[in-house]
Amino acid sequence: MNSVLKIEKKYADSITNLALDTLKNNKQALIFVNTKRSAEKCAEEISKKLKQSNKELTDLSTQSLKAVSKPTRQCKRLGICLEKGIAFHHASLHAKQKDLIESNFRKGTVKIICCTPTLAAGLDLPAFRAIIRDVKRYTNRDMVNIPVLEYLQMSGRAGRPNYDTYGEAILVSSSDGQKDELFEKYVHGEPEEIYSKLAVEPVLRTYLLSLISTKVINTNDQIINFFSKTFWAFQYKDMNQLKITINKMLKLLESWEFIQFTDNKFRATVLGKRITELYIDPLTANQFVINLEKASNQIKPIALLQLVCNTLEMRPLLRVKLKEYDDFQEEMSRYEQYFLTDEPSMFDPDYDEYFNSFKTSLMLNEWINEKDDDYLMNQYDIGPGITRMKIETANWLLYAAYEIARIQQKQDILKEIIKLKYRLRYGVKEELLPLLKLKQVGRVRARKLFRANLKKLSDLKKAKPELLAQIIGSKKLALDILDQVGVKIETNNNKGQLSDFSQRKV
DNA sequence: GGACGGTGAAACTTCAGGTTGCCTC
DNA sequence: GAAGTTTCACCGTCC
Repeated sequence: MNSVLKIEKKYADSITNLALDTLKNNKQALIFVNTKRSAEKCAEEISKKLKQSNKELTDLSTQSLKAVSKPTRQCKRLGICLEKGIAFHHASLHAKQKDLIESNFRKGTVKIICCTPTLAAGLDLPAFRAIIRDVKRYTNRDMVNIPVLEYLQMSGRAGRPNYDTYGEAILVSSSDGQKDELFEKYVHGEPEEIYSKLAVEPVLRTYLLSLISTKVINTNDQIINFFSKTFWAFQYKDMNQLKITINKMLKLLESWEFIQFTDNKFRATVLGKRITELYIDPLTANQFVINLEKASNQIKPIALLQLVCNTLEMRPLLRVKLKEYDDFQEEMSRYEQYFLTDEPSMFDPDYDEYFNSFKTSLMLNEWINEKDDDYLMNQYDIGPGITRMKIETANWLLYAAYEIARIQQKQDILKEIIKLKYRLRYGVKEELLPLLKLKQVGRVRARKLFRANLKKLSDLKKAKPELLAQIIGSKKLALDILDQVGVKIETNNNKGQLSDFSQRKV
């Protein structure tokens, strides 16, 4: 189309004007920005300009606040935006909130989503307009233009097959000069070549070990032959360089005792085989092997957490911010006596990441001491979505650590790892673990029961149904819990008062 | 005269993302 | 590189 789109310039901010224009035409838009903060701000600005709200939106807003037990400032901000049918969307949101926003955008309740690239790929969430505000993004100390591929991903969200005959992808420039540049680079530009990632050492060592332990390739010739047929080799053509890298990785795997070379064949050791099954980076596995060797049954949760946080799999780690530096330094000096890993020197380039791994493990440590999302956001500047992601990864790594410790016959720490895994999954102190066997009981309800002196399942068996219902805040749930511990209750009628409970011995 | 509050400019700080992977007190 | 946040100087008002 060659026609020029006329947009009313009611406000100074062109994004807001575009959003309002979209709404005026009764259409929907996705607005892509380059930071989480911008996404929130952008949504907020647009929603401020809108007055109308309806019950559907108010309900939606309330629902979004219920995603976590104590709403964070991020949740509240989202709630305010949703009241106007506007949302922001990025990785820090709780999965429930993301689902809510996505499904309500599909339904048409939510009209505008300001988002980071989360919504660019993978998800099928088309809109009439895809508005791309930022084409620059910060990547390790530099602002760089995003790849054309990514621009295409974002603009590809425009146009809903079943609703519109066409869509509009709008790339916003900040000046006339930039306009031509953007047009050349993105609109007329060719997407980048795709490059093989196999040459990256963590990837290469993972696949080498995997191929050897599944016996796909075992001899030197087979190995070279296999890799010479990969896209990597096709792309770089330099088989000599390839051989050097492969040999380096083989030596490494051998020195870590994940593979052995006998009778002209590479074979995976028991440990190596399990590491492949666990799908962790052999480097991580080796760190676990070395450090778990030092562990005793006196090991502290923070030590295990720090061990798993100090891996490539956990990246990106929480960053220690400038302001926090001294505080975390002090905090770390309190805990480092328990650590299994060796602390690099302060002048070592690895020190920052080590420090970050400590911050991350401290966050997880707070989680297992029942700190809520609101607290974690204020203290660590981390949203529910990221928290859950880190918990899940840490949990997987802890399982890997468990398996390695098992093979190492470190019986004394196995129990500690299992306990920690459980605590991590539910975000509870050790004392609540017995109660978590119950379905429908998580960290919040378990804590309520514990406070009421119902600390074990046997305590629950003796609990008065009325009291239990009061503690848990639901009669139905109280009955369900009693049923789970083997106490059958009959009610006189379903709508009855709590006093309608009658207990029957079983 | 001093406490307080509002304002705005300058200084400072920070910055996207589930590729997956396990199923266990 | 730029948006967002914090800091700080400045000014007016009130008691």
